[in-house]
Amino acid sequence: MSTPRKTPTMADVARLAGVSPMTVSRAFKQDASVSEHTRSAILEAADRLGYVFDSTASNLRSQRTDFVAVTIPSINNANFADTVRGLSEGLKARGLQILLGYTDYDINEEERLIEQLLRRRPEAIVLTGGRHTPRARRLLENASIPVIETWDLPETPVGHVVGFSNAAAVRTMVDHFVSTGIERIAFIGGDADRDTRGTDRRAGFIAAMTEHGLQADRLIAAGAPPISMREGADAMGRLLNDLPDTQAVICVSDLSAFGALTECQRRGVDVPGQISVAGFGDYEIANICVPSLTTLNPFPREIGTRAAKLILDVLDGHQTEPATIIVAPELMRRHSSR
Amino acid sequence: MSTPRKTPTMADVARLAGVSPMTVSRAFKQDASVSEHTRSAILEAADRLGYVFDSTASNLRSQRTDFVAVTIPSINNANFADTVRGLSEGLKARGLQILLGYTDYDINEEERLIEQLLRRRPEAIVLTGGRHTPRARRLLENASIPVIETWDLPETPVGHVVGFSNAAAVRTMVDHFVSTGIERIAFIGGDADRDTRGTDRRAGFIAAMTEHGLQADRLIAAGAPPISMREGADAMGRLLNDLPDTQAVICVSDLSAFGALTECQRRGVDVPGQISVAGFGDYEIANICVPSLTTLNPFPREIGTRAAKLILDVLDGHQTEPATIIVAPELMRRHSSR
DNA sequence: TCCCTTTGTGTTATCGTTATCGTGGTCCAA
DNA sequence: TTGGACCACGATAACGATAACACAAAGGGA
Repeated sequence: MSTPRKTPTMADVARLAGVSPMTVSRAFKQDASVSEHTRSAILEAADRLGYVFDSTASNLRSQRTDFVAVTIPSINNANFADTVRGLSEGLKARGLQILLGYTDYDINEEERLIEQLLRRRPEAIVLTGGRHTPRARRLLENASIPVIETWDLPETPVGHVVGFSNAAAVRTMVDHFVSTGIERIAFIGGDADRDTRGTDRRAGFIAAMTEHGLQADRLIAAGAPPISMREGADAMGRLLNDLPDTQAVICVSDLSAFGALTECQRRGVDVPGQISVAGFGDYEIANICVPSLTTLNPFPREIGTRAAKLILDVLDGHQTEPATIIVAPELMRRHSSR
Repeated sequence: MSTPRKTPTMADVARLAGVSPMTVSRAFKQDASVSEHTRSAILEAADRLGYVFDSTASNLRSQRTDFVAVTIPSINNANFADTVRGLSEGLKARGLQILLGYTDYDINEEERLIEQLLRRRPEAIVLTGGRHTPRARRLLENASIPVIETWDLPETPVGHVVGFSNAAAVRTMVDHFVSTGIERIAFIGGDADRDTRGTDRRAGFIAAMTEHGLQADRLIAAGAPPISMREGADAMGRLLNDLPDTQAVICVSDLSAFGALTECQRRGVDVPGQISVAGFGDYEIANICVPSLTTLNPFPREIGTRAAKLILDVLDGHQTEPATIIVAPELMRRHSSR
């Protein structure tokens, strides 16, 4: 019925409360020196007008945005969700928010996303993974804000690192199997060259097998990363058909490992009696499915909290050199392996 | 070594390219009228300086942010992730980005989040759920931007709606069981009063049972929503102990249903021979676990794409009245029920 | 009592981009 | 030849908040 009235500004609130806009501004910060009396009058005026603080203006003038940009491969992944949760809790105390973007496991998409995020002038940026396009790298280097790479251990980091070597992690799993006398081990993963962590895990598998003097030729490519439960199941089907003497299979993630497990169930193949199955990530499903899944726990939340602490240290000037913090995954022995 | 040089601005780029800042601004839009020659000179200058567009200034001046705020309960849920994906693809064509926040299934957290998001002046806001705190409602009503509630069918919507009745959906499942002659049906959900969709599903269960003249007293509360696989398993354990004559159990989500299923496996209880199990959501696991899970598919991606289209229609002025679009869930009969 | 600190508030001038208006030049139909 | 439409670009003034500085009044220690 009325014309779409302009959203009220601080000036409107100031007029109604009988103070200057500057005082309104101060009243909206928690620490500012405004008398209780004035502040409550201002807040009441703001409430009456339905005033909502405009952070676009605030950000421009103060040259601070109070948020940290975070890129994750997918918004539907319990591991990355836990890392974000750890980050978010660690940053909350300092009033830092998280601006989240997802890359769909694609470094070209990541490049676009990084540019979008940097345009919004975050205080720091947290990346999942340590491999980027050359342009993305340049953008990050020029940004003059703290850059944290996580879930990886890049050879030449852009800035700080909180993560682990995906290759070394899989080596742990291979060593475990070999130590129990298993030698014919397969690896189920996605097609190479997209999900860089998956590719690193495959490389780690091959390197570890080779070092043990074993054949690293049981490699099943199961489609574009991230591979699904269904793709894990299909891959297991092919493995059982083509290489039935395989004693153990390491899957690139718990989700595909669970799919593989169900394929065994459908075919009446006993796990771990006939074949052992292992995953990666220690998702909830690994602990509850029957049989439960042997896997690697990468401590995703820990990665988030350590990254958050690092960001605060850097912003406070307590940390000036690039840091590399290693959070090593831990082997979780369960019932899907002997 | 050098002092942390100020980030270059359009003025710096303009100087280097020998044009006015206004022309630089135009060169960075796609449709603007700038000669090819000038534009390439500007882009080269920008590249040389490592210039990154500052959207905080742009947003303030143009009074447009080109993003849509979206709240979801959790960043680790395949259903909501699919809705976000649908939204994101539908909005991408118009150059609209998504600003994502999560509420942890808590309407008080939602209130805080809504305020944070509105401060950034989004072009529209998409909410998961139709129940909000009074203050959140007021904020949304004052915001004078399109508001879309999803995954619900509120009695008095704030604005537009793209969703379904959670109560009616569960009724579909009850009807299904009753039509196959099953009468002693249980419901496993979270503690009431937090996850509003879960609460609605429980209410729908009770209403449907009552209408069929059946007892709706087999209600298992399994902890704070969202309930996990483990909590679903524990709840199933209690159900099997306390009410062993139960013929079917409806779980508030596929994840708890899967947990319940594994508990049956651990106890040697045959599904669906001794008891039928149903979930909600049609997550991938429902289709691949053994036995596969009977569930309701809420078409999460469809919710996202419909919401995106609605937003564009409203922003274009093609849709002026509040719309209610119903995307009805579909029963997926699988092997966990007879 | 005097001076110095603290507290509460106002004034002014921006932050970096772009809406708006203006201008000189080109092209073409009447 | 001329008038108008169009193109490529520049000058100016905001958008709404706050950093920086200023200042009056109150409080406190010597």
